[in-house]
Amino acid sequence: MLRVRFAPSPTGYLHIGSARTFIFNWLYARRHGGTMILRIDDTDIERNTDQSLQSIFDGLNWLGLGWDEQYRQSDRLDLHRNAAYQLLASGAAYRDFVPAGTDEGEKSHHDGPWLFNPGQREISVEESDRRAAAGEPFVIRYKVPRDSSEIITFHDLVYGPQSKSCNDIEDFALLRSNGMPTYHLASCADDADLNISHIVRGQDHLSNTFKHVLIFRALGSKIPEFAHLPLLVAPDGAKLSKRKHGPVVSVTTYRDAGFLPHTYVNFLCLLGWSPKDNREQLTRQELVDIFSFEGVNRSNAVVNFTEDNPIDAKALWLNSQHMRSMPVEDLLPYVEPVLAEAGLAVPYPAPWLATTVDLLRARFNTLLDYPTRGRAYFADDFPVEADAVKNLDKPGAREGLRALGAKLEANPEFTEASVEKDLRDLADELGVKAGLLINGARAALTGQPVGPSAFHVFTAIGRDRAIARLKAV
RNA sequence: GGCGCUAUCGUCUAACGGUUAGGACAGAGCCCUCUCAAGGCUUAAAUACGGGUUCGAUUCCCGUUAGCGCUACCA
Repeated sequence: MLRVRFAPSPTGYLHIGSARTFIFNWLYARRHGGTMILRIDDTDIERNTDQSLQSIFDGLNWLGLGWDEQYRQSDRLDLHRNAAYQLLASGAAYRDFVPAGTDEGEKSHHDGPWLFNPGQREISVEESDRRAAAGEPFVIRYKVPRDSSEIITFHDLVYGPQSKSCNDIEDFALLRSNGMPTYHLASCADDADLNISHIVRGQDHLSNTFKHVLIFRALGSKIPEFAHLPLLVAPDGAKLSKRKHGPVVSVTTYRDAGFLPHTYVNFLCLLGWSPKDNREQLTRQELVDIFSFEGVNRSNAVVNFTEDNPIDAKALWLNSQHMRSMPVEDLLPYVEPVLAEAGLAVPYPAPWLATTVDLLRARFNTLLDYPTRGRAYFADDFPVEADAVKNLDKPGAREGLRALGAKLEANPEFTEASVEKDLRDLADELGVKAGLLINGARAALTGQPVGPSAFHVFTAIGRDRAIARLKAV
């Protein structure tokens, strides 16, 4: 049974790279009928916050992909501690009584890695037990083999065969002196206990995997498959960091910018993975059907953003593509709440919203465009842009538009065709170009110099409102 | 410093020894047109560098350089 997990630690908001890791895990699980597990890795009690936990759930819920099982590491501390003591008992680990932060060998970092605190590995079991019983603080470390220069190997589904000498692996900590497990221990103990079959995570864990192989081995557990993902980096090439790059790396930035959740999923998939057939816009089902680690590349991907524009241009384009191509009835549930939040009501009964959204979406890029650029369709109070005023100020424009208002009022028919005929007839009568009235009408009806074909605007605004706006110029 | 990973247009990427190095976004131009978009067409833009291997390297090997990651009782 294929089982994968996404294991965020609640120390900040859900960031874009984490979101992608979640998505790739989810895709892989769905692709192969496996189980998707959400595990909150909250063993760092110093840095965890409830607010962060909430924002992770907010982000995940917004993506709308869901998961099958959920765990929290802090509920499973006994499991982790038992694992640590199992390793201690089997001789795979030992107590290190050197106080935190005073590791000897810190200074020897220049000529090589720090490997262990001298003398600690050799403390006898009896002495170790006695000092622990006496209350002396200690950390439990993995006793990495030192006698032979053993090579640890594993095969990564993305990066291929990996190997590292034990001479380059330090005696990493398993259990802190405060009794809390470290990430390495908790993660492996849980992965083993939860029968995780594939570990899919960021490439920043590639080097750590050797330690994990060591832990799984000492625990007597089956070693899972690994798939490491290239990192998402900032335009300057640096790892995306919450601290350095601010909220632009948060999932909520795209949500709040009016993106469809699926656009974001689609966009993130294209960062570090390719369907290899030049397709870019893909539905969720298409992604599930074709996702594989074969298509994941090995170099970091740059997320394009600047301080004044946190949104990657390609993501914006992708969003406009999705908005235009999805069934309009599927788009409405996303548009409606955005309108409501802006305090805008839908002015006409049922078919109208679908028709109007369909009219507008060809030139809109985000959901936020509906209440802003599309405000005139939903409300009578809307701003009149300077360039729209220019159209209205053209000689004869205002008079012509008022006359058009009267003419439309006198004609009970109000269709695109009838409005066009009335307008063109009037232009002839007045001896002005039809464009003067057409562009003027758009300006009068929407307050904007640009937008959909004017005659479509008339029917979308509706007879009464259109006439009123024309007469008011 | 040590270890690991990576290197194709500005960005995301395709080409798993033989292509005029392809696509997309962003840029420029043209067409369409009641405006603006959309759409169509065109254009500019890349194999980090140096050695090998080979009849032939973007592709395989080595080195250099650069970037990233790990090197915490963070994850």
